[in-house]
Amino acid sequence: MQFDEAKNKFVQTWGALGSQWGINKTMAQIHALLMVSKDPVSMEDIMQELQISRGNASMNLRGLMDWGIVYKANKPGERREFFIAEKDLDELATKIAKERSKREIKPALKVLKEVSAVEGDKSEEAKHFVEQTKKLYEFVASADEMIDKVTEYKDNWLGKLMIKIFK
Amino acid sequence: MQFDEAKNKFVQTWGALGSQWGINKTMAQIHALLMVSKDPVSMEDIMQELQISRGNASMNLRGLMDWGIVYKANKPGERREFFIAEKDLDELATKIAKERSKREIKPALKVLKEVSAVEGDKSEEAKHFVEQTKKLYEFVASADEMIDKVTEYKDNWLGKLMIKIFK
DNA sequence: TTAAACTTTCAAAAATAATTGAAAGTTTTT
DNA sequence: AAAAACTTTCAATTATTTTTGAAAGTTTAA
Repeated sequence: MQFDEAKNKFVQTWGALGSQWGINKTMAQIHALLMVSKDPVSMEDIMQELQISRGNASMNLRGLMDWGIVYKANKPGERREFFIAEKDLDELATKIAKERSKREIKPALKVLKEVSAVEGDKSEEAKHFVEQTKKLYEFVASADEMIDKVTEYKDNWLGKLMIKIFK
Repeated sequence: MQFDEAKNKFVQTWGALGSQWGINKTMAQIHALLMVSKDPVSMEDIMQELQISRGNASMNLRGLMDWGIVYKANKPGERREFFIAEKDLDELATKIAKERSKREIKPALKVLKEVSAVEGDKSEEAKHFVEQTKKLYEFVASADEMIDKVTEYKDNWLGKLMIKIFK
């Protein structure tokens, strides 16, 4: 396979994957592009390579920066802004995990706690509801906590260790 | 909070969460509803509670069954079909992890392997591309493997152990 | 075997999400 | 301080996804 073809395939695949994970296609494609680019990339280049509008590029770059996985990079002597992706994969995983926890898991936990506190109703239905939502709360909370701990260890020794243990 | 209100809030929240995770809202809502229902639920009831059409209910139930997290249940003496959700959370997590691995991670790994094998081009750009995609392959493969191992242990002793260790 | 009870399918419609592009906003240069 | 170089915003448009509902399909009961 040729370089250009491979690069394109990678960007496309990463984009398609993104949309299955609640990240929009263009955002994932931009991220993919930056991940495999050696040097900082300008907005112009991104528009060009992905054939998207200026507005689209701008908004999705902003989104990626909000996730903390893409940064602005200034090239000396250049007026325009360039962009680079977080390329350290452990760091990338940590950021994504932290951000998803903050945006999605924590709010969900709040709701689970609320609804599992339903009072008064002593029907079987209500009892079962409380039981299930409590279990769910415990489960999600401990999963969240585990992810937190694991991602703290940036050098990934834990992952390597576990794979050894369970092989 | 009253039972009905709580139940509704739970279903809504779970639905909204689902759509951030690439699962559609209705599918997640049906799942939520079944999760907290003591007894098997008929399609009629689902349509009624979620105010959705028959076709919609049918298709999304099928989707949930494809994921292996909802089953048909026949009530004796009843003609129609009823549905129940997998309620064991470790089992649920295992199924979801396995299915996502199969549907998303494995195909992505295949592409990563392909594109990282780009040949011939000895430009700096191409070298960097190969390096990054190889790293990505390793990372994703080991994450996938780890998830596999962890989900094998259904009793969750591992999670509990880790939380103890890292507290 | 026919009717009744129920489920699935799928083309069309509706709802939602992403994208564009030009105007407004910024920052830098002259 | 005006122009130039660039970025952001957002209303309108376009694309995608979801939903509907009625027809076709299936299974059970009479």
